Amino acid sequence: MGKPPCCDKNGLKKGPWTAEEDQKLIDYIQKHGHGRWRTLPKNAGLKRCGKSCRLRWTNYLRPDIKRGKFSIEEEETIIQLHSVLGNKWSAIAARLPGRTDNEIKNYWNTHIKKKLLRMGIDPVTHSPRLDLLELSSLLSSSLYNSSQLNPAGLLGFGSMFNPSFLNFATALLSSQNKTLEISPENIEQNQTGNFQCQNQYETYQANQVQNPIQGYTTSQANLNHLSTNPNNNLSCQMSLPNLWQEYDRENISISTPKGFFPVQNYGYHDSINQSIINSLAENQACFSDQNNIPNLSPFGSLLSTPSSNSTPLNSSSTTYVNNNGSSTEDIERDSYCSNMLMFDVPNALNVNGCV
DNA sequence: AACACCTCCAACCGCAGTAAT
DNA sequence: GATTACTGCGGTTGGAGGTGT
Repeated sequence: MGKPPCCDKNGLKKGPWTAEEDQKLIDYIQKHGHGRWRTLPKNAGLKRCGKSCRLRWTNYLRPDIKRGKFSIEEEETIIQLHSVLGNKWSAIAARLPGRTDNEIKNYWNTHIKKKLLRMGIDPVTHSPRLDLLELSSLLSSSLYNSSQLNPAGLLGFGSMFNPSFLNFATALLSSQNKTLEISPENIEQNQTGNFQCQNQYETYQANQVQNPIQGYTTSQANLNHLSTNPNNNLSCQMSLPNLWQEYDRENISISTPKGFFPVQNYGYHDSINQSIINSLAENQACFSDQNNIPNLSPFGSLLSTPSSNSTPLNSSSTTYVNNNGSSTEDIERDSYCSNMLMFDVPNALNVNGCV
């Protein structure tokens, strides 16, 4: 049970701050520094509770706060960190100089979350929404074999009826089922081998085995380094939620440039991914990596830095996802994100609904 | 012009962790 | 060890402004 709110006392003002109040707070902090928030408002001549003052200072008045829209790089970083840390907004904010946890949280809830949902990605797990894949598979089974219909042209389902896509989806669903068949030996292996890292950050913490990611989170180690350095032990061991693999869509009915396709590892076994890879290979889907080696880096494809991303951030290659009247910038960002995940979900499927 | 609906974000609330007494 | 005070964090809310009809 927490403490009662500090604003219960009568006479304390609530609601939006006035310019005068802001100035009083700034003046006081410039003279005396911040801290001792309980007594600060009284000393500063403010009829506010300390909590309100602290919030106003940390979220708005602090001189090092960056204003304006989030850059694509910042958005990338947020998604990347969120996939590892979850809703640890303060931890995410610590990696984004000038941005507050509140700001990031708001931006996530109002922009990124919706965008991911639009693209068929579960914003909680950062993995493709398998309910949609399953639905597409079900629909395909009833429609694809019909000689009377051209399903790809129906309802805008496009690539979802492509055999390659369906094989991929099947493999993905199959791999999901495999996770239910984990043997105790495999579980034991998980704890000692490559799969000790689970999807959820909490699981890392719960793990009694000394876990490198704990050290990472407390020391604020360089996530980019961890996630992109193939020689890094942690990088190799981490089976993070997303294993984004480049997937050439030449065979897909809609002609698009090379894109990315999400594959979830679920933190269990590489062979699962291998089955997906094999399925893709069997369908003559080639990976666009120069060495034909699928990119299994947790973030390598989805959230790589511009220099390492095979699809330029400012690519104008895709606009087909957007149809909701977004601003020009949103369209550009959607296009960018579409390049990260060229998995177009028809609007006929309510992707905004809950999983 | 007026109204309804939607979006966004600053601010609030409740809880948890920790330091001080 | 128990209680109180303080601070930080994440979830939620309310209202201003924008958009559609």
